[in-house]
Amino acid sequence: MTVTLADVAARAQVSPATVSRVLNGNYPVAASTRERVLRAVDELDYVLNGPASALAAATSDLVGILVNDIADPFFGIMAGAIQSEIGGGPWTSEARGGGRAGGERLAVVCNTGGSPERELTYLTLLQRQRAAAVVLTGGAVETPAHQDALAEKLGKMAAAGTRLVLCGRPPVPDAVALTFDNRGGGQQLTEHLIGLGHRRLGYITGPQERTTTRHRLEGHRAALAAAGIEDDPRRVVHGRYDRRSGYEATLELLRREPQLTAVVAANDTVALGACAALRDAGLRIPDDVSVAGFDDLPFSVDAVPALTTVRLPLSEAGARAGRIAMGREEPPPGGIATVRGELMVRGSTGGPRKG
Amino acid sequence: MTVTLADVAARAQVSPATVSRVLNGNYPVAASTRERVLRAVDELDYVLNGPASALAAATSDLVGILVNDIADPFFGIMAGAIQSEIGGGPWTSEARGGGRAGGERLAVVCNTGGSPERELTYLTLLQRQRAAAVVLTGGAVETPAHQDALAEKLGKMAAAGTRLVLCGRPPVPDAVALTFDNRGGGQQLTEHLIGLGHRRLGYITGPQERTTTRHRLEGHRAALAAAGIEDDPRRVVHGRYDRRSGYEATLELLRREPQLTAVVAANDTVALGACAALRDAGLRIPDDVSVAGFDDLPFSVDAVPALTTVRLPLSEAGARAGRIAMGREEPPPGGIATVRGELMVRGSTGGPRKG
DNA sequence: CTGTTAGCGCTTTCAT
DNA sequence: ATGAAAGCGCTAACAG
Repeated sequence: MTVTLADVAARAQVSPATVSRVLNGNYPVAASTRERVLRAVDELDYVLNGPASALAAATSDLVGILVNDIADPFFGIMAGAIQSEIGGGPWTSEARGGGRAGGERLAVVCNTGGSPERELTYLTLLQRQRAAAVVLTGGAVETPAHQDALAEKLGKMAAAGTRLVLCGRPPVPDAVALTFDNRGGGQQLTEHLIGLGHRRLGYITGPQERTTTRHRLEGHRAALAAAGIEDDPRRVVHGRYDRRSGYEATLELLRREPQLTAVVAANDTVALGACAALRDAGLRIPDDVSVAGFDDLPFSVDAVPALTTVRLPLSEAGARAGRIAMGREEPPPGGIATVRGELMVRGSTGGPRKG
Repeated sequence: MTVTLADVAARAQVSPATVSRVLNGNYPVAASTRERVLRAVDELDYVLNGPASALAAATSDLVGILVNDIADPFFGIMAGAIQSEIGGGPWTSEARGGGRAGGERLAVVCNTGGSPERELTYLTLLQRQRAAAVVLTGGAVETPAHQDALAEKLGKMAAAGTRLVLCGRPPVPDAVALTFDNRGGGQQLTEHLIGLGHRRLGYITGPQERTTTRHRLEGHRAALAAAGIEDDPRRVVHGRYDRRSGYEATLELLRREPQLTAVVAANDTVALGACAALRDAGLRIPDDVSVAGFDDLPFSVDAVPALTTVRLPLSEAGARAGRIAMGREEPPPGGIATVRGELMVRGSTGGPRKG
């Protein structure tokens, strides 16, 4: 019923081996032969059998991308950039027939929802598929048990030849890491606020036990310490990386200390929720309270007032991770590179109100 | 080097077939035997070979999801909902060993960037992988050549047993379709504006030749016609589905007709750009000009003023598409269901200014 | 309930 | 430059 490589071979009057070589373009084949084969492929409307090919070659065209939340542009932007780099490549031009889908890699985007278990599950699934490479994005969960399990799993995958790249994650053995300087960014942001004269700053964190959350908060605290401002635990509320969390946490912060003059949010989405809460509480931004975010997602510049934040080069970092995963770019020296953010000062921050 | 099913069989002192049956849980196996097998799997740290399994069974665990832009939450939300439904399922509970990744389907999210060619390429790739199902999201491109090519490709995939579901797309043969009522939503929105007293409305479209773009615009025009308002082509500017397009198109609209009292955007992202342009032009929203979007993405409620828009149940529709793709929910009668939007009236629309 | 026997469709030495 | 042949690791009849 379905057309196989053997059918193509028969039609082109060559051996299956030759057809395979034409399709893979990894071996010299006479131009005339190749043409004959390609014609047969077309006429028969042949489509390569991926699983069979992967089985025989012991490697597949799949590249895994792990994200915490696919509905969040933070991850969507990185995933898109990674994906754009895994297609194309050395084999891109001609080569690989079977329905004019030349040498493309297929991105398998896995939505972990931030769950360590799902992260492991997806890695196993990817391992099953003999994925050529896997890019892990976003912060890591710091539970020791999970870290061990993850390290073990990654070690096995690396040993099996899967290329591993971390994008926006702290380094782990066996993988190339492109780390975001969350600590430095968080520090810059708070320094900016302190420079404006703020002394009573509230902070809304992301989910607990994630490196991203911890590092951004550490940066914030470092800035406070450097300015000699007491680090009052009541000024920190723990939340999630969503709008609602920002809204509720802001209300809580205000309840605890109505005199707050600035709110620093774990990311832009949270900051948006914070803005909404402040407005609903009748407070003006930045006249009464300044607000700052993190990431500089596309919508942040359109907030009113536009959000002061730390811009992370998500797209560039994702593209680079993708190229490294495909072996098209050299990994950074030592396998680790730190990607810095850039402070974007906009309308949502200003001097503190008097009183 | 790598552990195979045969190794597990040897260790558990059973035949490979039995191991396969335990792993797939699709055939009765004595409890004691199963346990022995599972133990061997664990001890050997065995990981199923996906490609080999797919080859032998002539079907894989992969489910394709085609999106126009993975960085756009419109698609991210649908993709996330689809994905959440394709894991789990009848086989979910126990079954399928090989590293505790029981019976999961892997979502292959393909980012077409709105390109018809890439759409076809990805379908071929998915066909190669013998994907169990494919969900196509977002509007279709209406070029006749592409439509034919797509129909042909989908026909072949359907014939090969791949389940096809469209989510937010107009119906095509061989596939179950969950269509958004873009025309009705567009009409409601413009009716709302007309009801407020607006007579000079600008419209910013999405990309040309896409069904979503056309339908929303048709709804807009139907509302104008019903109210006896002339459909001045100068009041329609064609753009893309992004913020910048909304910004520029709005400026162009204002240049053409400074007396405009309302701007209807193809979607929320475009509307955000429109708001920015209006503000930069020194116009107040909605006092001077009303603005309306479409989709009701999460950030829309946080716009200032909050955006009037048409809410599309993206998450629900995606989840349903996912279940249908997995055969866990009956397709709608006739294979087609229309999903309606809901008008969300918020602060960005109000009565027109005098003069 | 379990074992035996054939392949699934492709890639890859090894010849020629 | 091309062909022949031997699997890759698993599933699915078919027996028993």
